[in-house]
Amino acid sequence: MTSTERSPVRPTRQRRAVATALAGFDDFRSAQEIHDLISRQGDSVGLATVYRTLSALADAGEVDMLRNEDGEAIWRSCSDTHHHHLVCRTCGATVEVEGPAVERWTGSIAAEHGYADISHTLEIFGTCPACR
Amino acid sequence: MTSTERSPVRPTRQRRAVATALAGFDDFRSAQEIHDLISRQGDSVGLATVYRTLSALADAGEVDMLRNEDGEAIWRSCSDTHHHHLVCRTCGATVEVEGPAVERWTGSIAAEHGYADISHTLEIFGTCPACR
DNA sequence: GACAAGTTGACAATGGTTCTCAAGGACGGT
DNA sequence: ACCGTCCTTGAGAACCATTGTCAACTTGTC
Ligand SMILES: [Zn+2]
Ligand SMILES: [Zn+2]
Ligand SMILES: [Zn+2]
Ligand SMILES: [Zn+2]
Repeated sequence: MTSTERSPVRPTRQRRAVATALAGFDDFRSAQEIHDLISRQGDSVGLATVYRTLSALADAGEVDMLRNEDGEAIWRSCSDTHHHHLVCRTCGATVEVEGPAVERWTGSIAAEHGYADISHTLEIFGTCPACR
Repeated sequence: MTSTERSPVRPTRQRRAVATALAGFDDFRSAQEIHDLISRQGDSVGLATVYRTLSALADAGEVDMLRNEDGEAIWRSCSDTHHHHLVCRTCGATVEVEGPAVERWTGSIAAEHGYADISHTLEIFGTCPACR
C-alpha cells in the first residue's frame, strides 16, 4: 500500500543542477555523462546524488529511463504523457512517438494470457536523415 | 568488413551442455541460472564459457537475448521468426507474441520521420496467472 | 603422432550502480 | 535567531554481472 503521506522533496542546489543538466541535452544520456556535464559547468554534485535524483525523477515520470544495448541506463527529460522513442543509432537524435493502437494491443495481448501489472518497452532504432 | 571465411565452430562437451540446459527451460534465464542448472545436472562448465556460448548462439540467431528491468541479460531458445515476448517478471514464464500491426506501425513511424535501417525492441512485462 | 588453431576455466579486472553513514542543510515551531 | 527533526548529501566501499587474461587443453588434419 502506498501511504497517503508523501515525504517532502526539498529543492536543493544539487537537484537543480541535475534538472539544468538534463535540460541541456535533448537526447538520452548516461548518468555519468550527466554528471560530467554538471562538473564541466562548474557545479559539483556527487555521482550517487545524480543517480538518486535521476531515479526519483524517473519515478515521478519527469524523465524517461531506458537501457541501451549494453544494459546501461540512459535518461532524458520527456513530455509527461506516455510515449515511446525513435532514436538515431548514430547521433542519438530522438523523436517521441505515440501509438494508441500499440498501447491497446499490448494490453489486450497481456489480458488474453492472464498477465497482470503490465508494463512494456518499445523503442525504434534507425538512422536519421542527417546521418544518412 | 566481415570476412567471408568463418572460423570453424567445434562441437564440444561444454557447448552441448549449454544447449541442453537451454532446452530445459522454456523461459528467459540469466547466464548464472543456466550455469547453475548445468552444475546441478552434474556437468561442469566455466561461467565464462557459458557467457561465450550464449553470445555466440545469440549472434547466430539461435537464442534470443533481452534485458530484464534491471538491465541484466536473459536468454531463451526461440522460434526463428520475428516475434516479441510477454514475460512474467516473477517467474520468467514467456509467451511469444506476434503483431503484424505493430510491425507496420514502427515502419511507418520511422518512414514518416525519414529514419532508415529500422530495427525495434518490444517486450511486455507482467505477472503471470501462476504468480498472481 | 604431430602440428596449428580453436576452446576452456580459474581468476583478475572492469565498470555501472547501490549502499553506508557521518556531516550538512532545510523547515517548522518557538 | 535558535532548536530539533528529518531529509539530503558525498566519499568511498561494496556489489555483482560481465569481460579479459593466458596457460593448459581439445579438436581436426595431415
Ligand atoms: Zn542521426
Ligand atoms: Zn507504450
Ligand atoms: Zn510467473
Ligand atoms: Zn517486431
